Amino acid sequence: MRRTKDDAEITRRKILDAAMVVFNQYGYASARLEDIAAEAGVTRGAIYHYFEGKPEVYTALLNERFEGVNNLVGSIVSDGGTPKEVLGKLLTKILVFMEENREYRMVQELVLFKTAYLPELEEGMAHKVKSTEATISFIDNLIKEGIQCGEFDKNIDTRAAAIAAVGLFSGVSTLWLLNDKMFSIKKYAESIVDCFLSGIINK
Amino acid sequence: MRRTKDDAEITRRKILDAAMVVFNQYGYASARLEDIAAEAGVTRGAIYHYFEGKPEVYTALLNERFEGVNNLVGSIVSDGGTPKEVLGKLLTKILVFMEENREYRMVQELVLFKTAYLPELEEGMAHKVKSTEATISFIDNLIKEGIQCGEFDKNIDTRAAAIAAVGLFSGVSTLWLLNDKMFSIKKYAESIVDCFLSGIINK
Amino acid sequence: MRRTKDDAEITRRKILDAAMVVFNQYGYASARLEDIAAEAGVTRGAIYHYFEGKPEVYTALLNERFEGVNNLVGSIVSDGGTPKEVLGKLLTKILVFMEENREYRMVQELVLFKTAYLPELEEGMAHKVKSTEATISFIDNLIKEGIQCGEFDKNIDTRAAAIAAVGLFSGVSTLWLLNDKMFSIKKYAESIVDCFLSGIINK
Amino acid sequence: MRRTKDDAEITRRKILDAAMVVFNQYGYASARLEDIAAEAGVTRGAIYHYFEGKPEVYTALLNERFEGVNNLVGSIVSDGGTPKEVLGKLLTKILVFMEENREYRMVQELVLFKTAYLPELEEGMAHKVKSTEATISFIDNLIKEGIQCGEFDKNIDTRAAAIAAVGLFSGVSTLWLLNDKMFSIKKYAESIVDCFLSGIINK
DNA sequence: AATGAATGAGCATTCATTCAT
DNA sequence: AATGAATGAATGCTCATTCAT
Repeated sequence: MRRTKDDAEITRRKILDAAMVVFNQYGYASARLEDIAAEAGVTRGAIYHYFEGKPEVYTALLNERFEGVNNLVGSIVSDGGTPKEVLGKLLTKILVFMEENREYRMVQELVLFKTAYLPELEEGMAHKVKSTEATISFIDNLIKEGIQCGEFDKNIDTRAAAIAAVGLFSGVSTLWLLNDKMFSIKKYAESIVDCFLSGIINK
Repeated sequence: MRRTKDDAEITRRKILDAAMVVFNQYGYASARLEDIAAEAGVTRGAIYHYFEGKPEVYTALLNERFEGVNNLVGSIVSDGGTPKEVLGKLLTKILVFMEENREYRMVQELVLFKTAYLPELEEGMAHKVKSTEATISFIDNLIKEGIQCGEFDKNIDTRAAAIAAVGLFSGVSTLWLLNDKMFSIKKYAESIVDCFLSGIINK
Repeated sequence: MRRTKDDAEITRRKILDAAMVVFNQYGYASARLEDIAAEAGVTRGAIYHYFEGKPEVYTALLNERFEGVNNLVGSIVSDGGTPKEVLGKLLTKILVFMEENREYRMVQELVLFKTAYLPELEEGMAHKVKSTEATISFIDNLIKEGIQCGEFDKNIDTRAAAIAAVGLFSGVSTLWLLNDKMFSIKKYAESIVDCFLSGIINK
Repeated sequence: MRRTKDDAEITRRKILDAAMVVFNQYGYASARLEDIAAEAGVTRGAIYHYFEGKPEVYTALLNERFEGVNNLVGSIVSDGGTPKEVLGKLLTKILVFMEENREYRMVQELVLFKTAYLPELEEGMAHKVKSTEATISFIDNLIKEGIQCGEFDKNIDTRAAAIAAVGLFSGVSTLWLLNDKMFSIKKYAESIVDCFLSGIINK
């Protein structure tokens, strides 16, 4: 039995890792704290020592596991480039990231397929709506910049295009997560994104 | 009190209508048969008289409520037209149908946001994967036809384009269902679909 | 397995009888629904079929088991007599009733010793305070009448005397319930009540 | 940080003070050691440093907080006087003490309303029964002395009178603690006690 | 056709308690 | 002296499901 602060951090991490596994196996609603505890090698009590309850375990898990992409997005944006380049890289690289990064793929599956609306998760849902809106706005602006520098066709409806971009991205992600044997994202990502970009470039 | 076959049919329908409401309110997992019964003005026993159990109520509901779109798709396809016309109509009209048809919108929300993976619904998930694959194949073929008749660019990867089409479609649907205040589908559908089509047309 | 309406009433009664036994054995807080169910020969589910939860079982039990005394009080009052007679009978007969009526004694013990303040029982506590106040008022009036008809000393503070009466009554009850071997109520009731009455009669 | 014996004593006291507050707020059964610790500004571990467990905290609290009345009783008895005087003073002064001494009132409420029978407190209950019996005997003797010196009526049943005295006392206390807005003890104590004493004095 | 009585398995949550540091 | 990590036992409550009527 270990009881130092470092061990505490290790235990917390073990619980979160276990939660990822168990939530993905049974879905959030059917996942039992008991199973998470067993998977983590601790008792249910330990979970309650670190988290308020089941919803909080879920929220903490999401917050942690989304850090990866957030960093990826940050670095792509700060890397710079023309609007078209940035938009293309953003869409392509995150799609590829999903296929290469097991952790990220699992959270996505958890969020998309293994979690349904539940009053106790309401808060998280609201957050998702807001962040989606923010993404659309961000891309809308990117396309506007692209029009100004002559990369994109000035006749397109920038908001519609932004919605199409985000929709395409999330739709394709979902399709692939639904059945990764249907196609390889790594292989198709560029073609798919090109298909979209060539629909808005200045011809 | 006499009970005719019609009465029985009415009760069955009342239960299904109630299920739609309750599943959408609480999500499949948290919805209680008790609530469905109350909403339908009957008791739990009646539900068991018409359905095997909760999963069967859900399945029956989906089967019935998807009939509308299936008919729409059928009529669009049988209406004929060039591949590009058919593809365009298909994507646009279903998007619009979703905004206009309350019932269809509710099933979509139920399926996308209010239902998560559950062993008892496994069968339905498998069905979804298969039907998605069928849709991709169908569009893949449509695009191939379009290339042959010179409507689409012969250099595009038809499968990638089909995936993009389905992904775009489902992604935009999801986006709108997530927050119908974010944008009006009726207004954007054509622009969005055009954005996609102009990415694959023969220039 | 019986499923008629009459059986339902029997089951409800069995649950309440069992609750009386189990609450008295472990105290309200420590009593387990499991034990009540076992004692009643049903499952926990059956309890929830009839009652909202543990507090409601308790409340229902009290309401039912206090009917006996309420009837006794009613009949004593309606029997009539001079104020002194009524007051004397009231105090004496209820004290005796407690020793003779096993059910009533058990509720009293339950309320006095086996139940402590709990937020979930708040409602019941408020009711107790009110009914105590009503009793004091009732006796206050009885004494006032007694003064008018010359039975009681006109110099006494009627409210103080009423409080003394109710206090004496409940205090002695409590004492006896605490240890029925300390004294026999049947034997002492009259002496004790006389001791009080001779303190307020008109000498 | 140096920790002297005084510091230790201070911590112990803080825990006991906190226990008084928390036990009165939630009742013994529902009071959490966690809450007591928080109220005392320490952690649960500290409580276990000073006490064996929850029952021992409770017992220690009672022992300490009853000292006040015990001293009062002692001084009244040693002050001397005729039996009637001593008995009258005893009853009156303790009633008044309850209204004036916040600490004493709180223990009484704790014992009477906030603590129910629990196996772990069995010991304390037995002690209460014994001490009640001792009090009755003490008063019984006091009354016997009063009869011998001609203060009390020689025809009364001394044990019944003693029981009435203790019952009256505890009943009135309980009544007041139940709702201190119902009446002021300070104001009524003498009338109430007089009412009792005039029932047994030698007329 | 429909009711409603009763079951029983399932589970999150609470907390007193232990103990290494 | 005091902390805080972790345990583990305990239990109220929910609900899908069964079935006699």
